[in-house]
Amino acid sequence: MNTPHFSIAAVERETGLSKDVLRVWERRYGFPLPERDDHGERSYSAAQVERLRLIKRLMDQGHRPGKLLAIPAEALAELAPRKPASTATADSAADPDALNDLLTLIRQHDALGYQQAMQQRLGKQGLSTFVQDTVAPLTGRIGEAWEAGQIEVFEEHLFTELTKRLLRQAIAGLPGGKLQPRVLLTSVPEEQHVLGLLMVESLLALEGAECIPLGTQMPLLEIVRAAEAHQADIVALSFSIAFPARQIPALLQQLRDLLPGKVAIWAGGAGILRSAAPLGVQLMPRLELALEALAAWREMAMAYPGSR
Amino acid sequence: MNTPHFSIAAVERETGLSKDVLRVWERRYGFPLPERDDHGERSYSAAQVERLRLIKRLMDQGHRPGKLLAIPAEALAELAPRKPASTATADSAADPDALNDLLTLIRQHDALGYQQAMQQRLGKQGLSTFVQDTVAPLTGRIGEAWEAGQIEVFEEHLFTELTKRLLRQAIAGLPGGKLQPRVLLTSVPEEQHVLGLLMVESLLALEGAECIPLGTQMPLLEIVRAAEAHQADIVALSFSIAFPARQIPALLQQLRDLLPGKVAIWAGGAGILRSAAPLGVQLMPRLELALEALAAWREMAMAYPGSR
DNA sequence: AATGGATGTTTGTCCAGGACAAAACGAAAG
DNA sequence: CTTTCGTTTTGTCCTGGACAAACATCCATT
Repeated sequence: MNTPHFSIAAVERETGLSKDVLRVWERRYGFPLPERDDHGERSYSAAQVERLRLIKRLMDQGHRPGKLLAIPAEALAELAPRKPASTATADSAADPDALNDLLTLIRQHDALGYQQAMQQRLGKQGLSTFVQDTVAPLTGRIGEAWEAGQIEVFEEHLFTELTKRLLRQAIAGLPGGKLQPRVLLTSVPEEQHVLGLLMVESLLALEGAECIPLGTQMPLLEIVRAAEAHQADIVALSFSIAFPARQIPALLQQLRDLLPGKVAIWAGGAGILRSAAPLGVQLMPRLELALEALAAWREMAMAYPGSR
Repeated sequence: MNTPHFSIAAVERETGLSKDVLRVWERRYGFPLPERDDHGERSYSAAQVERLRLIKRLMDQGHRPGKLLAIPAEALAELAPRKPASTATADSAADPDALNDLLTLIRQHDALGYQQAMQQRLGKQGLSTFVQDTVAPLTGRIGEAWEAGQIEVFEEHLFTELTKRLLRQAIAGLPGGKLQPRVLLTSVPEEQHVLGLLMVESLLALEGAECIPLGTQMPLLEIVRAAEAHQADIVALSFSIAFPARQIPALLQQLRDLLPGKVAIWAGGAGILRSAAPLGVQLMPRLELALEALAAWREMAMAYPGSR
């Protein structure tokens, strides 16, 4: 195992920092200052990549790059989160002990134990409560733990994968058919998190909506085609906290322009907290709001049956 | 619905063509030649985006950009695929009629009918045969249909999502536990296709391997950490046909350098057909090869029990 | 007629360094 | 304590040049 080096494209893959950003940081802050290979191209060391990963995580916690890049590598690890407010997931949880137990299973990479514990909770609580009181807060806790550096990326991936399977299995057990309204669930390109969509799908399907799950990363023009082909009443999009918030309003606006007015747009997920909604787009930062919106939609459909 | 315009970042999202490529094409071939907004930045029309999507699809079929960009927009639609060879999926399929029926259900957006038909086949064939004789060839057919322009992106997404659910449900029903070998299943960043991984997982789990599914898009350094944490014997990666083939050898080489030698690396999927394997990496372009490799691994583990 | 190698062309990615608007910040005023 | 208004920070976009790897083409040799 020799000391590996990374091209600028590889660093972009590993850290999620764009090539433009990597170059402009080097110009402005003098870090990272990679070696150059035979062709004069940047060649980053593993240590630099590691430090960049750490910087990226601290930025997601609200730190600013200008400060972080001035701090020597060793001092970085000790920085505390610097968030506007920890959006209060801890207190809203019904039983924090149970969540902690589940979190511990994840940290120990005990896939089997986690699956069994979750399956048991699902049986006890029923799907609706399970989603709202177990999966949603647990996802929040995982996010916090990741920000605090208490959890590895691959641990988070394993959690996501196992939880996805649970929810999909539960959804598969629900009665399908020709129901109303027809909800198209997906996310835009670059947004790969699907857990939120599955949670909404569970709740909506329980309430008798027909859900059309398209997975993640649909180009806007494809969303429009799909909505037409499936005669969707609602397009539901999910934005995770990791999604670049600055792009969201423009994206929603563009989609609103492309879709016929009678198709509603719902946007959810932790990513929309910091964004304003364009006209004709409903934001629902919390799961319950989707249920309220569903009730409201049905009332409206009752009152004006022709409008769809 | 006014005529929408797209920034260069939006076009990158919609088409998958990088900003660099879009700019260099404009410089070299004179297309696309977008308007400029108030700030002098590129602003692409919907028609240009549409033509770019078509060009991208034809490129995936083996056409070369230089030719495509010289062809007027109207003539583009009539181009035929220009492939080295249509890797013969049609003849290997046991019953092409059944596959055509399934394909038709997808084209009609009949999610319910598709699910029922697939569930029925799964019951009739058993998981192993179902994966190899139904899911794998069907996936191939979908890919061909997409290349031929006979299927929309969102239709392919719906197929993927529904099939994922089926396989995951089937896998969940298999006995888990402390088995051998331990196989870590994932894909590298930029590679988001997970169906191939699920197919392999089904087969390996049936044979009594312990599968650790980490979902897609793991940075290389995270794969290394996960392999260590889970004490994996094998790291299995999937590369779809859409993954840029030129990057694959370097990626595998880098991962080989990072991972301890006792951890095997298996790479599968249609994407590896055009690539050479670095030393210490096993390529398996077809599903059966994974089963053969598993048998070989077990034989070796028998012969040299200490090596792990 | 097939194989192999040399030569030329195509094509994606990288580079430097400049510019600018939107966001984040912080200080002053209500 | 909240709002307003300059100032700084920061990501993204720009131009135009360069080059190596991939690909195609052609010729010589078996």
